[in-house]
Amino acid sequence: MNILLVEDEFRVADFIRRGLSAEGWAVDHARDGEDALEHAASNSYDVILLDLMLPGIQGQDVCRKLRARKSKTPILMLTALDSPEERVDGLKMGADDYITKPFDFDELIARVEALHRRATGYAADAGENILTSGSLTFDRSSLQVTVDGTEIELSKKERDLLLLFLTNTGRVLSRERILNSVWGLNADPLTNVVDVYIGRLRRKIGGEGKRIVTLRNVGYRMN
Amino acid sequence: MNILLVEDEFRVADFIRRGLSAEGWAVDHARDGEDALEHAASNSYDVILLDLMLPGIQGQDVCRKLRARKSKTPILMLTALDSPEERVDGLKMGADDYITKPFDFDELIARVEALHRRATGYAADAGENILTSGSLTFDRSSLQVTVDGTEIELSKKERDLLLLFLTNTGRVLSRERILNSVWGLNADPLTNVVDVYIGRLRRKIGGEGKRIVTLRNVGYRMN
DNA sequence: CCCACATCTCAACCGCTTCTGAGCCGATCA
DNA sequence: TGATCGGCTCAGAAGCGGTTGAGATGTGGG
Repeated sequence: MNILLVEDEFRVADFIRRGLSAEGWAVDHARDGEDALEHAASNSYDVILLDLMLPGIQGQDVCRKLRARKSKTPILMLTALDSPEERVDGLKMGADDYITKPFDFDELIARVEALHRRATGYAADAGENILTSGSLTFDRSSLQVTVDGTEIELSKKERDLLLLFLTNTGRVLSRERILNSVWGLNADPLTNVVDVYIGRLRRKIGGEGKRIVTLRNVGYRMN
Repeated sequence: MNILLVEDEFRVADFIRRGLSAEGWAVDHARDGEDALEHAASNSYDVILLDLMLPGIQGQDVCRKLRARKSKTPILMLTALDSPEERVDGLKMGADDYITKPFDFDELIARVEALHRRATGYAADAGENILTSGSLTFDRSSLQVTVDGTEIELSKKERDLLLLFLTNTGRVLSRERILNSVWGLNADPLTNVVDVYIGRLRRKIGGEGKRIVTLRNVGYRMN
């Protein structure tokens, strides 16, 4: 979860840095193109967030040089110019995605994480190591799950599913989201595995199915 | 919240349709380019989700023709080809954003909503996540509704309807407007579903029907 | 090679949601 | 006062969506 932020305007940089670090990212900050290239050379980042308008070396050049060095780190471009030509140029230089200023912070986070996910293919969250919901506990490091104090056995998929719910308690999750998160991006969209596994999980965690509620035509929610 | 989905593969289309509708979108589906152009000509959508690989007219052409007609509807391209050239072409043709298949469903939703927000210029999600009106509360993330502190059960349509009223409190909503927003653009205009569902909703949220007032020959209003 | 377990598909079942159509009631107006 | 129009409600039909069990397939250990 390391990110390199390349941005010359101090205020903007600080704003982004705070937001990212609140989301659990370790942020390195580079003020200009040269600085950025040095950082990138000596460290390994998960994502690079690159402003196009920079003093000295231009953002596009940074991008091209990184790619010339065979760096595969995903690059998200920040640009103030909302013309198709700018976007097109950036993508040609090897950026993976772009976002225009002024941007919605949620969107920025979403794109950063999407890039990271796409690159690593797996979503690791830095946070609490023991999740609970009512009388249910889930230890992320040992992967042990207990209900009312007694341990229960779950298969991998069942665990993944439970984990997804526990990190989204109170929120409604559509089947599509669940399928994407647990079974991956190219799962057969017509399958009903989700339903089947919800059933199995409910049986194992008890609570007469009240722990995970069905919202007809929408999805499921854990309380 | 109307969206036009242009996708030839039935399975994929169905998958996306379900997911979007779980998020509260009314989805119209077009199977090919011509179909898409017809739909777009006769209806007004908030967003168009356009697959590039289509039988007959190519996705890029659909895009270009829409723009030639001065349509300003935001277009999100769906492409299976992850090459920069493809993306670049799409953007040149006037698309506003792209996403590559296979895609992460969360990301799709995030982009659709980002486009919608950018186009309407108003932050639907950025603000409060809990809507209230008198002693009634509606939690947008858990979809729980309470009246005087006690939770009530609503079906999906009832919820969609309530949400529409809550985001338009004090404003008069015509039957046509309601039908379009909740039941989608090609709902039978002669139906009386709206009346029926207003009735059901009134019964469930209590208040002797004073919460939603009828304006004869005009429509309804929530206070 | 065999067995146990995990995963996934399929089909049957059940109930709820949704929608229709008809009849009712109250407003409005002649 | 009676006719008409708009809105409301009820009951019922249709079918979709969710659940479940049985079985096929895959996988890893002994």
